This record gives sequence, structure tokens and C-alpha cells, in this order.
Amino acid sequence: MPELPDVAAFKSSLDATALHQRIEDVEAQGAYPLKEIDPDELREGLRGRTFESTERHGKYLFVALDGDRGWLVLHFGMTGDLNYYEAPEKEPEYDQVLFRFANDYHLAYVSKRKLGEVRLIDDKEAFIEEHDLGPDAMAEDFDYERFKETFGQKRGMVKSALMDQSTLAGVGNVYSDEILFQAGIHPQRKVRDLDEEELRTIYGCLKEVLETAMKHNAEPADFPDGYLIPYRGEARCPCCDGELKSVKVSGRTAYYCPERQPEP
DNA sequence: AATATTGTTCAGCA
DNA sequence: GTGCTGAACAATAT
Repeated sequence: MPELPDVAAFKSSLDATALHQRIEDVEAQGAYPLKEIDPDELREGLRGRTFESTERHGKYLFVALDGDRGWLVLHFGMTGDLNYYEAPEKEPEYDQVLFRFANDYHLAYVSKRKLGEVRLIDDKEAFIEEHDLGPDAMAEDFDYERFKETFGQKRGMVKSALMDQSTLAGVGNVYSDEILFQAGIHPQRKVRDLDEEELRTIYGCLKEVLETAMKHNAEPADFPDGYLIPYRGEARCPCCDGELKSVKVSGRTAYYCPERQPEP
């Protein structure tokens, strides 16, 4: 479930392993159905280069190439992952793109369901604009005033608004459930019906939940007591031990506790 | 064997 | 024009 905290974890692991090494070769399987992937362009653009640094915006990871030669963009779709390994027999299943470095280690872009994006771009800001991405949810300057200005104008359901990447970038199905669970707000409440205090609560929980998840490397098993995510699967509320309810919101399944999050 | 699954894009509709 | 919703996209596990 690569949402903001998961991509932040991928960023940390890439930063710790794959920077400043000459890229010897790039292997890609072929065209993705959803987003075109161009194996030749990747190989030609990356061979002999190095990854210098990374930046994350929402669920996208941007890897800067040496000598201002632009960026490698990684998006992980629903099932993406990164895997750094040495021995060839450690090659993970379902790897779609393989970067091989001079030290014989490999960085694998893994995607079981193949929804995702791997490509080279020149201009990161232009890319963010083209994809209509709002401010990164964890950006320092995404303060309450900015949140209220954009999010507060939304007309639809609060869960849909949280997941709308053009409003704020980084929150998906799973973390929107967690944020609303912590906030005690039903996912189908209309944004326009929320009062100031509820907006402030949602903003506070947004930052708090993402910060906590990042601190624990997006590993649900390490999340603090009282977090919903580890219990989503068994559909039982971590606080009242009652049964979680589920409902479809914008085509996704929202889980919520009917005790904590009263019906609209 | 039908169904659900993480995200994004886009058609269709208010 | 705008903004929201839900289907489609892939392919795997249950």
C-alpha cells in the first residue's frame, strides 16, 4: 500500500543504499499497460550515470541524476516496492525494472500488479504541475491555513477529499481511514458540514498519523496501540473491540468504527 | 470461480 | 466550466 509513509520508507532505503554509484545497466521488461515504460530510453538515459539524491512529493519518488541530467520518477501504483540486493538468486519476484550498479548490487523496482510509473523527466516542478498534484501532505509550509483554504472548499465526502491528490498529495485509502478514525469523523460526512473544530481535528490527525507512520517505517505491526491500520484486516476496532463497519466511498472500501465515528 | 485489492485517469453526470 | 463519482486498468490471492 504505497501511500506517503510507504514511499518515505522507500526513499530512506534508496538513500541508504543506491546513491553515488555508477549505473552499469538497466533491464526493463517492456511496456506497461497503464503508463508507457520505455526500456531503451531508460537504459540509454541511465547507463553510466549515478543517482545523486531523492525527493518525495506525495506518493511520487524523484531521483536526481548526476550533472543535472534530470530525474528518474518512480510511482508505485497499488503494489510497488523497492528491493536492493547483491546475489542474482536474490532477485525478487515480479520485478519490472532492474538497475545494476558498478558494485554488482541491484535495485529492483517491483510491482506485482504492474500499475505504476518509471520514467525519465527533465523538470520536476513541471511534472508535479502536469499531474495536478497539490502540496505534499507533510510539507512544512502546508499549514492549517493552507489546508483550510483548499480542503475546506470541497463539496464531497471527507474521505474522498483526503484522497484527492490535487487537494493534498500523499494520502490514500488506508491512511485516510486511519486519519478519520483518529479524528472520530465518519468517512461519509460532507466537508461542507464540518465545523472549524472538526477541520482542525482532521488537520491535526493528518499530520500526526503520517508522522507516526513514517517514524515506524510504515510498518503497521510497529504502530502504537489504538491505531486502526493493523486491525483493518480483521475488521475489529482496536479501542472498543466492536466490529468495524465498511462502506464504499469513491469506489474504495472505507473501514470505520460506528462507536467513534457517528453516522452523518 | 467470483470477488476484492493498494492508485490514477477519465467519461459522464449534476 | 467545474467538481464529484465510479468504472477501467493488471493480475493475484482468497
